Amino acid sequence: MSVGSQETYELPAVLPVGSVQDVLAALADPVRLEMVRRMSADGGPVACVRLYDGIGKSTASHHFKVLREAGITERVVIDGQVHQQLRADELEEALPGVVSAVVAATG
Amino acid sequence: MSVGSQETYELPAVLPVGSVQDVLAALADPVRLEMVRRMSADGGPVACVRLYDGIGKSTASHHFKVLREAGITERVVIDGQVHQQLRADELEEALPGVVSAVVAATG
DNA sequence: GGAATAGTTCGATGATCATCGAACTTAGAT
DNA sequence: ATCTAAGTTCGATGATCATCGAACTATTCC
Repeated sequence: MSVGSQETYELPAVLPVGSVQDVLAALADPVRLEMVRRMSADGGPVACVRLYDGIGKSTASHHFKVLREAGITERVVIDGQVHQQLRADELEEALPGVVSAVVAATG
Repeated sequence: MSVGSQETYELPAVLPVGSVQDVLAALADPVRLEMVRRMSADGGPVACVRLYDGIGKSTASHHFKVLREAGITERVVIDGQVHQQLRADELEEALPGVVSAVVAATG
């Protein structure tokens, strides 16, 4: 096992939460907003494949990257499987209420 | 005076506040976010020309339209001059906390 | 009425971006 | 070692969208 015997670990390069502008731009896409909703509902790391429907893997991977670069999510590896996790605490600290209000919105 | 002798009135077709998705898409553009920030800071109707810098009138008018169609703003005519006003109350009711958190964000 | 100012609409242009498929990588299973 | 499954990266394509200038509308001022 090339990463040692840990079963769960973050991948490096967790980026700082971006500007409101960056975060809004990331959430403006319906596919990404749905991903964030699912991560928020789960609360913990979610396997990639459970975060989208109806698009290809490469497209999904692109959206993960956008979310990560905005500092909204991070990658966590669990038993060799990549998961995505919402950085809820960091987001609340950097942009209080923004993501939580968006996720809570019904309309 | 073709509209009668009122000095202040809303233009017709005030649209309902759109979905979170619509609102996020509208706020994702830096020019529009700045417009919303200025309207929020003012609190009341703001003359069009005070809401932007560095872009042409036609571009600004396009952005006003996008904001209006998302239900974020409405047009108010004061003494024959068009103003834009943030629909803060309606936004809070439809999407509690979303716009206020975005505007309050410093980063 | 005519001139000037303020906003909107329209068409065209250029840039940005979501999407796909294919190739590559990594990890686990046989 | 081979096979398979999961993610990522890359290039290309198509659509969406911000921007501009010009033409049009409406309103105020002279």
